[in-house]
Amino acid sequence: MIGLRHLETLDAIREAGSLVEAAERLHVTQSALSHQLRDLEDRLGVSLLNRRTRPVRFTVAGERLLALADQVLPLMRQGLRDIRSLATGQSGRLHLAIECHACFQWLMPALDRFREQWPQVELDLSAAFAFAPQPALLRGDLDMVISSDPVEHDALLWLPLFSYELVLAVARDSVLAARDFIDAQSLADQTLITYPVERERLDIFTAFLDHAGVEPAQIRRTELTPMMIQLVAAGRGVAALPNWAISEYLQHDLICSVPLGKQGVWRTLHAGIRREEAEVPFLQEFIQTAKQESLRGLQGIRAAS
Amino acid sequence: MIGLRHLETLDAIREAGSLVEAAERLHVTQSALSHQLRDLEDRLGVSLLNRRTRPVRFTVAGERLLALADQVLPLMRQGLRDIRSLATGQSGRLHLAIECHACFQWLMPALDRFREQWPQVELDLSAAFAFAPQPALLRGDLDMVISSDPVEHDALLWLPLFSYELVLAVARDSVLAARDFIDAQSLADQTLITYPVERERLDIFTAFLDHAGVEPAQIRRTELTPMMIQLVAAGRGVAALPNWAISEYLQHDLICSVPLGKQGVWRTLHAGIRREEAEVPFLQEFIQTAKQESLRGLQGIRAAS
DNA sequence: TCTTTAAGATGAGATTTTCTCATGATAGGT
DNA sequence: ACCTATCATGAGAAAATCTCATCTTAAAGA
Repeated sequence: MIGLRHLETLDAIREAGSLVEAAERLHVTQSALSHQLRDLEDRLGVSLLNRRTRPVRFTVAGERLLALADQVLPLMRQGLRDIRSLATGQSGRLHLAIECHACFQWLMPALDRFREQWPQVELDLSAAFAFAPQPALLRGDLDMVISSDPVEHDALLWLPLFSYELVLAVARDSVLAARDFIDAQSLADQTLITYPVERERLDIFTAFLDHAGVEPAQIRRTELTPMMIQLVAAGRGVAALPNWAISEYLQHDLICSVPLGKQGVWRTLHAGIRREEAEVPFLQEFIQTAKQESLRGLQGIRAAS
Repeated sequence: MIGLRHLETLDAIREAGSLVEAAERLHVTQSALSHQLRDLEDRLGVSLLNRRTRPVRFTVAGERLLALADQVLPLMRQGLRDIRSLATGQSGRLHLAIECHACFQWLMPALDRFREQWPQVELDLSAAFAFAPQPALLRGDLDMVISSDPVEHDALLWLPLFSYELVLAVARDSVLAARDFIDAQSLADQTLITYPVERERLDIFTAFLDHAGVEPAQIRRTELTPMMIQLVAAGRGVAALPNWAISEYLQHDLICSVPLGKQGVWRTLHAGIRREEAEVPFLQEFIQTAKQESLRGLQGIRAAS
């Protein structure tokens, strides 16, 4: 019935004072404006402006439409600017989920640095312990998933961040502390301290114990890595943790770490995003930042070992 | 680039939850919406919504456009309503100009009644003593002119309101008071009291004295009809006024009135409007109201005579 | 797991809208 | 009274938008 084109035309006519001049500004012919205006007037059933004066004079109805233009056009322009900003990846949303508890340790500094560099990006972090992150990523609830168990999918892209070794944290005075590596059997009489998530999500089971059909003597759960360390240090149990997650404690000689099995258990953390967003600048940037941050952690480990 | 159609489509999709349902509501095919959406996404360079979920999920960019729709669409709808109201003549503007001083007398009650009946119409009154009202009417500054000197014009419509007699108001004890009528010569030794406007706008000259080539001995000017009456009653001069303008004073025997010339000087008041607005309801209504109001004045005269 | 079903995507062609070109009409300035 | 600049108009071209028919795919049911 009445479109933005009409509002823009009326606005231009007001600024220009005549159809001819307005047509030039809008890069169309005077004829186009004349037709357009006449069609609009016919459909609305009102005269919008008196073309016989110089500059042209708007009727009451014309003034009303100009007021409408003054309200609507700036809103549209701002909306379009925002969309462009989103499209070019200058602003946007990064809803992030992590599947591993320990990741907070290297993630937090990375997030801080990212926030500084991309203040326009709405950042949100959730722990994906209680739900499956892949479907959420696919449907757009999430924009990135940090996981060591990437599930391949056509619409997803999994980018490796870094590899790490899952090691067993043991008390310094434990009999296990002296071993070059630990076999599964050795855990049969130990208390294992884990994060409180399903067993299927714990690498110590899926990548080590289940293979050998071994079950620890007891399982204790806690959410907090520092508390885990305290329990281990006190000889109340052992915990399987990423090497970078405990490097700090190793340096302070609070605990010892021993590889799991002769080859050790190695895992790789991946960042998963939707393939369609592969080119979004701030996503690429974030992954770079995350890699750098994890590198610092690894350097710490080298220094410690 | 981005039109109202798109905003309406997105809004409908949000309400409906799917393209198919939204297409039904908008009375187009699902295909149309699919094409429309894809074109928009291509042009903007962003995905707007994820069609694979039920209901569909909007991306950040999509949400931004929906927010825009929520701002813009209500404004457009209200604007359209206002225009319709203007188009059907339920609201509008009546900028009125009168060319005769005395007209205020019958116009004021008419305006009061009109204001009650058409509160939506913006009413404005100006006295057209210092400018030419016809051009202002043509160019849209005015919407109606009350004049006893209608100038015919293709784009204008002059509707007669009522006829009146221009009479000479004289003191009761004046020698002129006894006359059946007054000839031009009789004014040669009189003081004539007029409104302070150009001589060409005074009927007493153009329609009576100029004919006979007579000039009054003296001319006095005043803006206010009651003051004119007081001066006349005090024998300080005579004044040419419409019969209805002085009926009240005649009834109270403050002054006398005498016809100008044997046939009297008769004039007809007209309401002039733009021909294109001939059908505007509140203009027709106003003219009706004005006629009725003037009729009351004439009844007063009959009662007085 | 295999159907079934409903939704969305796509290409071609029809329809509608909007524009340009060429020309006519008109008002204001000289 | 004649220019000159402005707006109007009709016909046809160009562009945008829609429909129809058909395909692909995801999710629900057997």
